[in-house]
Amino acid sequence: MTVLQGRLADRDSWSPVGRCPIEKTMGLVGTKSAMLIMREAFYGTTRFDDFARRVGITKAATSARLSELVDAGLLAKQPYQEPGQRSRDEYVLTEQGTAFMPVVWAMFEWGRGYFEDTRLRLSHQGCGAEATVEIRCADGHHVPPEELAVRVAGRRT
Amino acid sequence: MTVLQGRLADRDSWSPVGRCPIEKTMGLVGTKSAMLIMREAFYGTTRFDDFARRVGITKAATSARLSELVDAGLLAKQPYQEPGQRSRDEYVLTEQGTAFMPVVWAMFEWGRGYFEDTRLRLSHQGCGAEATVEIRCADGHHVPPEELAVRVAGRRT
DNA sequence: CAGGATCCCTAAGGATACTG
DNA sequence: CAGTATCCTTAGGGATCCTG
Repeated sequence: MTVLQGRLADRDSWSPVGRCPIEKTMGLVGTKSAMLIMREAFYGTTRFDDFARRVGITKAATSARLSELVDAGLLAKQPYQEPGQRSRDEYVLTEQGTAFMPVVWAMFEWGRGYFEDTRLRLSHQGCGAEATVEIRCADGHHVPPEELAVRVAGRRT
Repeated sequence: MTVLQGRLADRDSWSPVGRCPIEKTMGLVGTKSAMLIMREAFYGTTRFDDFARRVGITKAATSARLSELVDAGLLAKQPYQEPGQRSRDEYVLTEQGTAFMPVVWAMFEWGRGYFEDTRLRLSHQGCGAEATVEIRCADGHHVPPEELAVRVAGRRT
């Protein structure tokens, strides 16, 4: 138990800093379909119908989710044109969207272990070694859960 | 774009390996309240009413979510007894639950940047340095998004 | 303190049909 | 291909009241 954990545990809500970033993040992209669309976008999917089919949701849901993700700035809508066709839009990851991927891969990794799915692995392309999601500090140490603290600006905690 | 990303992009659904771990994970703990309860459990909250109050949900929702998390094995229900009181239950993180924390902190980190919340920081207690969630390979390299690949067992990809 | 019961509202999302 | 529109079901979750 870290010092801060002890302090944070003594409170009525997450009041010290207003609403917690986790809560806000879940409010923005906290649905299964949004998470899977982000996965697809990372895999290189850009077309509306491909998202719908590969994620396994209806077009209505696809439309709603893509719009939300574009509005939130995780995806960008870009026009493209195939010869002889009218102009259409495709959806690509933005910088904010790419920054979101650790969330997706953390879920992937946990689910892989939890559901004992041994067929899948994250790997570092090129070097070929297995990759995992982990918490590290600026000094380069791996940070196990019991050594992780949350600091509120200014305070010592 | 990695090799696997290219290959995975050419498919109808996530068929090569059945349902994806991300999807299964979201099915299990993909609600805002479940995520916040996990945060609270990490902070050291163990009592029913504390969860309800600090997460900001009703007791009915608290009851439902805690039961699901216990059934899923992320939390364990343990009896405790205060002098002069009847026996009650408290909820503590299991190993599976602790393993889930990278998901929670990845959301925390992304939300912190996205919502520009500068008051909060993850830190490595003791060494005091800032901590972040990142993807690294077994050879010790930091793995940027463009170098990350997903491998399906046996296949080269 | 730790819930369960009941009622109600909203969002996610499936099914189906229709458009440019 | 890229959507929009309509209808319907289910789950999350608030409010309120009650119990051991």
